[in-house]
Amino acid sequence: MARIKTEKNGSRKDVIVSKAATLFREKGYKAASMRDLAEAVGVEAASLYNHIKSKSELLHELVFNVANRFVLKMDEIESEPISSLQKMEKLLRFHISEMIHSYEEVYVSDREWKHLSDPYLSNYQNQRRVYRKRIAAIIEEGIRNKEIKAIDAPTVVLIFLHAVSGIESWHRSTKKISAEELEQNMVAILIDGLKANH
Amino acid sequence: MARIKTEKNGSRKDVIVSKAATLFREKGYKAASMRDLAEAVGVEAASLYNHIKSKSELLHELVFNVANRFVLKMDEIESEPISSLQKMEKLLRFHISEMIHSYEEVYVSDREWKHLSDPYLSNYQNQRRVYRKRIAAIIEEGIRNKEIKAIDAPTVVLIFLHAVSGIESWHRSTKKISAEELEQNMVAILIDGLKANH
DNA sequence: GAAAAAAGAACTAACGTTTATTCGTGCTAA
DNA sequence: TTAGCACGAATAAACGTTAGTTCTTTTTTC
Repeated sequence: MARIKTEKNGSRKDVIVSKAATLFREKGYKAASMRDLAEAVGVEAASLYNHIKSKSELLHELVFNVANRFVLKMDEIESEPISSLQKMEKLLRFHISEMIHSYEEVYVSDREWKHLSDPYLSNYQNQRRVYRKRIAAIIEEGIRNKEIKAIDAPTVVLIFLHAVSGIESWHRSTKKISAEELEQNMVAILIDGLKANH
Repeated sequence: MARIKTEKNGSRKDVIVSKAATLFREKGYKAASMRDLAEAVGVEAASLYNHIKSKSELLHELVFNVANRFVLKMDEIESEPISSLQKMEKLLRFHISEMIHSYEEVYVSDREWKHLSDPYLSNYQNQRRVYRKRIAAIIEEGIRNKEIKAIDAPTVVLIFLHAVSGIESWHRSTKKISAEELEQNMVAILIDGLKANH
């Protein structure tokens, strides 16, 4: 009857949520069973329910943790007295950093949110829509200031967000360049692609 | 006992595969049940098995149809006597076009291939790796010719492929720009981001 | 062209698994 | 000693798939 080993200052629930992130990334939310998770945690499936309410709770815990971090950073960046292009670069670097260092959770949030159930689902979809609009607003400001070339802002948002999620491939690849190089390369391509031709 | 209505020159299996693409996109492969599919087709679940061997057959049919189209196009582009940057643009436009016009299948292939079972799984992973290397080779040639700025080729590949898959958001959005505008915008950002600064 | 035979495609019913989750019991750390 | 936690056993629901049968269309035969 071995107990779940916790990190210091971490609850047993945290351990479960963290292992769930890994599992959901590997197999997808639906394909990952509570028995799989139990095995990963080192315990019987039934025991998990001493710490969590349900499988779906695991998912929306993951998803909203991530979402909140992004919204918080957006608040911060918006209020800084820097140019639109600089804001975009800062945001991009944050997304990249999150994708590198909190890979599992961010990836799962991005791919598996469809399996949230209401009211969490519509709540999340709203947050997402608002977040994208805020990015688009920064871009549009940059276009008005002639810093950014005149292109459709929602399209830029779409490219940005999805390009970053490509870091998944970097994680999986065997011959990785360093995280710093990766960030630098992505910034080079994407931010340069935005700049107005003077 | 209403039969499955086929398009002219199409088998009943084709109808099923097509509906499966839509369903797999909406709910994911695992979450989409054969009973869901049967309902979409207008028939009982058991009846599907007069036309297909298994659920997994549907997935690998979809995935390899798409994969073959991409490999074929790559063969074509590679052998053309044009610059590396032009090859990249042509490839990008093809990916965009596929994502716009064969949305369901391409999207499903991209997101759900993990649920393939061996030997299809490893087969597909191989094809994917080779395909990416071929793109990287074009980019590296462009770098040697000073057409493309000196950046890590695999990173470019990753950005390209994932940026294109962002067209998913375009499909879902209510206030869409036209397909032509979308293509033009994506080319503007991505190809411009590649160009060496002269 | 009508009747008979074969093939195709639908149905209902059921199968064995796997799923998430609950319950009651007893171990074990504080 | 008490609260927390892990356990085995059991639950109902959902899953992909098979079996056997019936209806419908196509093909063959006269």
